[in-house]
Amino acid sequence: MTKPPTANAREPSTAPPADGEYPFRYTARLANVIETRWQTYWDQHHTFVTPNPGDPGFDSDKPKFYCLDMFPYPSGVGLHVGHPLGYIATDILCRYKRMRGFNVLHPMGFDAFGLPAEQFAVEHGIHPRVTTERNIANMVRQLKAIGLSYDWGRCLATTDTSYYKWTQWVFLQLYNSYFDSAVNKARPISELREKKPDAVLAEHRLAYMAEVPVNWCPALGTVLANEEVTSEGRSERGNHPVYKRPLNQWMLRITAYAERLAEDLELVDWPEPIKLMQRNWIGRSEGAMIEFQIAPAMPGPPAQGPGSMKTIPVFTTRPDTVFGATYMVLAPEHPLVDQVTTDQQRDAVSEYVRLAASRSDTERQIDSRRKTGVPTGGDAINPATGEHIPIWIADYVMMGYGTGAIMAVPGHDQRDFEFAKQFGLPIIEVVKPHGVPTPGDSSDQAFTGEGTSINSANNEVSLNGLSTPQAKTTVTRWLESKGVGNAEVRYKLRDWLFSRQRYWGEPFPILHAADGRIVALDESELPVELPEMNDFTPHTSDDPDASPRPPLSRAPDTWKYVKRDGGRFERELNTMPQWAGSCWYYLRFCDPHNADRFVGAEAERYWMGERGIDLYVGGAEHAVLHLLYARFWHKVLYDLGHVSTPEPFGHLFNQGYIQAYAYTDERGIHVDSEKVIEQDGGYFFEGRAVSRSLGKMGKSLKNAVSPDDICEQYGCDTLRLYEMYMGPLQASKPWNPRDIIGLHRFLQRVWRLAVDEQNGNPAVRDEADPTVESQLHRTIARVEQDIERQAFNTAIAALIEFMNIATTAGGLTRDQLHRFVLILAPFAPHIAEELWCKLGHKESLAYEPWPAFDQAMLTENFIELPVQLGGKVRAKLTVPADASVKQIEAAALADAKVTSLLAGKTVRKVVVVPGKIVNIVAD
RNA sequence: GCCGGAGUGGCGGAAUUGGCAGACGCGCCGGACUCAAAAUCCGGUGGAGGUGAUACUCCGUGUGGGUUCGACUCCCACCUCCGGCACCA
Repeated sequence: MTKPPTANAREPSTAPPADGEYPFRYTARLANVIETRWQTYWDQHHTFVTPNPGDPGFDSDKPKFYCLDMFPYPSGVGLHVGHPLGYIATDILCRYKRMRGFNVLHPMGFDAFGLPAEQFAVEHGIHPRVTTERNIANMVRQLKAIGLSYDWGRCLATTDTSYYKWTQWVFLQLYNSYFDSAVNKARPISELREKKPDAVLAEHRLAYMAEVPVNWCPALGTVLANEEVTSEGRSERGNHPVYKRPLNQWMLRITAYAERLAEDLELVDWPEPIKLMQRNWIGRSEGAMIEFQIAPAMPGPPAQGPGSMKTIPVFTTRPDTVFGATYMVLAPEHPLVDQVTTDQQRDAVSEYVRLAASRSDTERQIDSRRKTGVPTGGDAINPATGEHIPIWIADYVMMGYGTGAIMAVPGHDQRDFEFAKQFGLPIIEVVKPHGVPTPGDSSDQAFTGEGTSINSANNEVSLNGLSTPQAKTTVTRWLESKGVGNAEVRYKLRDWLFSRQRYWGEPFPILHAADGRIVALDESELPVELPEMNDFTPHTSDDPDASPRPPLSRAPDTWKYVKRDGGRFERELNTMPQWAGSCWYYLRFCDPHNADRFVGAEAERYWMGERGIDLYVGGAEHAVLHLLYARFWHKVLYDLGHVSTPEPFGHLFNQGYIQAYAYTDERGIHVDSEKVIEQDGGYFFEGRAVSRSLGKMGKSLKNAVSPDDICEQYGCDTLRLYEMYMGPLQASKPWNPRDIIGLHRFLQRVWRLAVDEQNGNPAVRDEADPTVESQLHRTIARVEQDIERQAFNTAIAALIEFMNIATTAGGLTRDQLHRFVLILAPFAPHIAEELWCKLGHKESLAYEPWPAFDQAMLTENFIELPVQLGGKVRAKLTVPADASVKQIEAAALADAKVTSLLAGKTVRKVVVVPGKIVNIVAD
């Protein structure tokens, strides 16, 4: 990528800004001068360049702190004030950690492949690389203007050839590995090679090509991952219709890792709701596989030979209800449908299959409650009861989960129940709820809970009287002994569809031979660079059956075809999805310029430490997509010995959104918020009334606010403070420009307290005020505590409170100002550096030790205790801080106000909580 | 439908373990400075009653119950908003 531009440093003017009688007042103008000065200083002095182990200046005695922001997509419109919310928070933490003596790794980069740049290229004929680089340069400028202390020397973009070379390398690792279920980890495919023929290898590789039903979006001209399709069956990007159709595509075998991805969530410190979302997505369920024999079509001898005994395996989480299975259902796409269908039913069945195939997922969703289906005419044999049960096909059974077939237990499954009611199929009760004997006659509900088995016995096994868990194990053991079933764990998670029909993505390091063989490139042949092209148009269409033609099919032949060993090979024409680059960028940050390895081993070991990244901050929208994919890649790399931790993100923190008012006109179309005016309690856009709502800030709601404007109006220190002061980092909160002024005033007061507004010289007093001194200790303690628990809003409140006290007391001594400037610095680094400089320091304060506080200064000699009578505060008591419970009780009962209120009453109980409260119960 | 998260003044929010609800900021009201305004500084500000101003009283953390000497905080039921999943066998 482009190197970050050298600071846009207009030379700060040496003359003070003229502002009437206060030439040195902290105004937006002065703030901007100070900010530019220090941003330039940090750049020129490489203040935040972080040495790696082995580099000069690296101190191995310091503990490490790897703090990462989810990197942004370099959009053409640049940042809005919602983006830097998390960045400012991590910046505060990093600045604080540096002062606490940590080696801080705090990098930033860009997730720069993806659709918008490509679409822009299609519309304007500008190469995506050009717009991407331009957008990155602009966003780097914006980020620097907020004073974020990134090590810009480590900046990378996923579109850099030197980066995606290694993305391709990771892909080769996946391609050249298989999952060894015996040891539950990935191993090199070469270890399997001795035992298996080539064709079989493909079935084991972690990256493989397969003809699978995929989500095909003709309007985007590409396929999409399950995760990129909404529940309405439309594309998450652009909201276009998506169709299921079989296509030969690249897949990653993430399902092999389902168990570890779920279990290892135990190892990480993440918000519980996010862990839960991942667990739900992986969707582990315990149950059993049960084989149902297909009953012979003709009466007579059951089997014509050993091979004709066909069975249909089903997966169930309730094997204990097998005695209640009164029919079976196959998904319409099930391969055995043909075989079980009788001649009488053949027409009806093929008609239904045709209908089901033509219905898009969208349609299937809309009337998801109404059950449809047809009998195949065939029967299966319930292995528990030995009875013949009819086999139906219905679209409420999905081919993609389990085996695509179910045993239907209408007595204890709501869907089966509804289906049975509709088609008059028998319903047998085999589980009784605990306690009351079947409350009423549950005529519209199946009992799906746990209870006691009934009506469940044959000659060999009886579940009657057993509780559901006992019944499950008993019946599973019996099925196993008969060889018709076994306990099994299934996951909802599907393999990851990994190819896209786009130009602006990583090319696969893969060749196709004329005979269909797949050949992976050697590591030494990387990178496979994107070919130069002028036309990036994907082949889009309204026709769901149109075949995909990726843009790379129009690449020059010199790129497309490769000669090798006398044969002609065609390059893979699909590209990788946008998720690929973000799956491992945090590793590259550890060692971004390494030309020989994806990351140097020593750098990886040091920065990723024992639990991986120490703090990873980003939005909750990546809960299942990015975070799951990245964990999967990381585990593969871990298994192959390339990284040293089982999990990449030891500690995750989700910041909330910044919301903003959005306005819609009478047609419901969003109008530009900036042009809306408030009048007489209503809101108007170009004279027309519009209605107001609150929504996530962004382009789509036309309510974005640029940080550039706020920096210009108040300075970026004010912006930083405001964003942190709005509320807790994890909460979503509305952007309210009216409130910003408060933080600007605070900085103005800080400045005025420390600097003579007439001549710009430091203004300090000689004698320390004892109240101010103890308050300063208290403030240091509070700020420290609040930063550690990421409560930046209350940390700033503590700073403001101190400032108010110091102002009232008439100022600070030089020594007090020193300490105050240091604790202010993480939040408002520019003004802090300027004041530090004015106090006579020649160097940046970035690595100054954090000021200490004296615990003794925090405790008062006397404290005021509230006295409650019957739970209401009626009096205040001043007692020595170390007073005993007895002394406090005596003092409370002796209090004049208390005795007068207690007159005529009997004291029943006195609760004394030292340091907190006294509560007297009397009647 | 299921699973999460959240509901506190006019607004954003605070209350770290069950212990003085409303810190801090905005806004608003009053005052100082000013010819005047802006900026700045000082004071007030949950609601209702009450007083000459004090004092004082009652109500108050979405709703209704409960546990407790004491509940914004814990438990049960419900309402609203936000996010996720959705025929997953």
